[in-house]
Amino acid sequence: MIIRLDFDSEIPIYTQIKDEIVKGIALGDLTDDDELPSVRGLAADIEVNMHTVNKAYKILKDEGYIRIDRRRGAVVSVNLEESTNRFMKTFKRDLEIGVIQCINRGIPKDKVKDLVEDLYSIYLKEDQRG
Amino acid sequence: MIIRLDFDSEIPIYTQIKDEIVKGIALGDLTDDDELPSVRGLAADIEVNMHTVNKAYKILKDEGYIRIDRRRGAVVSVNLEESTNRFMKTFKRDLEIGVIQCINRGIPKDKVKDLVEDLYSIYLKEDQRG
Amino acid sequence: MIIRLDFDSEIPIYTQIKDEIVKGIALGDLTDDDELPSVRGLAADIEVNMHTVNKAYKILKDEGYIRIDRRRGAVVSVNLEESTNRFMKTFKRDLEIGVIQCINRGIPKDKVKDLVEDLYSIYLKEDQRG
Amino acid sequence: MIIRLDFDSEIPIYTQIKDEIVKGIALGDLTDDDELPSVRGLAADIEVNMHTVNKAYKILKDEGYIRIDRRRGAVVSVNLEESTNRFMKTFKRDLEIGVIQCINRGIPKDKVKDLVEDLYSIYLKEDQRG
DNA sequence: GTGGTCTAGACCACC
DNA sequence: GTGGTCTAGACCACG
Repeated sequence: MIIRLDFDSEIPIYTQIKDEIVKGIALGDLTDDDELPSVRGLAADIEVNMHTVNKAYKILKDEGYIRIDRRRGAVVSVNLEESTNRFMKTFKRDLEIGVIQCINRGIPKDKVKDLVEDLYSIYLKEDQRG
Repeated sequence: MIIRLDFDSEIPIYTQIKDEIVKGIALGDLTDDDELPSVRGLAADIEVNMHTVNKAYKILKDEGYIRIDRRRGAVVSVNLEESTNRFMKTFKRDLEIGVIQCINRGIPKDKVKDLVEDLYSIYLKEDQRG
Repeated sequence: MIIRLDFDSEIPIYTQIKDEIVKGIALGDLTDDDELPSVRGLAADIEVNMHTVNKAYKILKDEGYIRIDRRRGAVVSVNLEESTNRFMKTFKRDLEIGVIQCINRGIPKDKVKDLVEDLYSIYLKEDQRG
Repeated sequence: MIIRLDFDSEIPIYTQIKDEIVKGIALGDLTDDDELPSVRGLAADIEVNMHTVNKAYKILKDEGYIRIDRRRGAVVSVNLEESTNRFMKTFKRDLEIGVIQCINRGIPKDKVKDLVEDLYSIYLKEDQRG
């Protein structure tokens, strides 16, 4: 599990950390019951402050990607039902804004659909297809 | 042209203003050579700080949606070629993160494509179709 | 609105801040659309670190007591439906543990009910009774 | 005597162990002069660190639920008078915070009293009623 | 001036 | 060793 960060990005570091772990789960690099590195360990590893990693983990917990086991630390435990409504609302809004700009720029809808297609083929694990 | 704002959103107000105007252009409510309201007027109208409207207009200018006419103020003038590369980069990245989360939540790719389809049918003006 | 803190308590300061504000809302000292003091202002006032107040506000937001208005800061906006299930679960568990200990100590159930009665008469606002 | 633990809970494991034993005493599953399992044995049984069980036993001793017998280990020996004042103080405070939140959520006082009633009927042993 | 982000470093509770 | 809490102080985005 490699976490790539762009310190020059406008995207907060804790968001990038969270996104990388979410990506790892999508790709199957991380599966249920896997232990994440400790907050301090990961912080040292990727050279950010402990609190930054902590914030990423807290969000992952709130969204239902991990749980904090008092003995083992952060453990992957995917349980997304509760947060899916909230997610869909922001996803739809973001997609709307994106598509509107695509339209204004003359980007055809098939181009966008192809992007979606490509992303699904990259990230969808074999055993999830149907 | 109605501008809807959510002051509790995590999205900056100036971004919301910009997005609403971009939406108006997509829908044809605003077309080339239309004058936008004055910075002060709009600010008073939607009850935000003048600087906030100013920032929205500045971004619209930078992205190629409007030009600033000394006498007429902000005038719609769509010229997006220059900013399209930049847009596509962030759009792809945002779409990637969104799709990854959809995958983790078991949302099928056809659902996402349908969302794209719906948005195109809502926002694509007749004369742009082909 | 006075916030009383006990720095020697085992209860985290941010929890105490949160509880005091929740109490203020119950008592009607704070009502919908009231503005809370700024994070920094309150922090200076009660002599704690900004981040500690910030954490209290974040929890109040997550629980549905306040919203963050980009123009006005933290604003009371009570919307508890979403978090009530979660609350009831921990309340029932805490009450269970408390009652069990009362039973072991020979405290009669009417004594506990009287405590509940007293608390309701202290904190329930007139207009909520029925 | 079954001890149920939730390793993902915000409640420390030693507290959970203590609470489960207190519950067993309330239910009459454990009565005066019963021997608790050895620290090592219980720790192995419920898969926690030996120190964690040790801490739970120490608190049970301090609160007057058990005594430590050199030969027999931890032995149930209920003697709660001394700790009841301390208990009542934290119980009242916890109940206060809980009730305040109930009030804010529109939960009627009879609902809370019913919860108390239910808990008493579940946990109060026949021979203690009066 | 507001909240949001990030760092550095400390202490504590828990396991 | 772990995560949780708290402080102090900095910079930035926003309004």
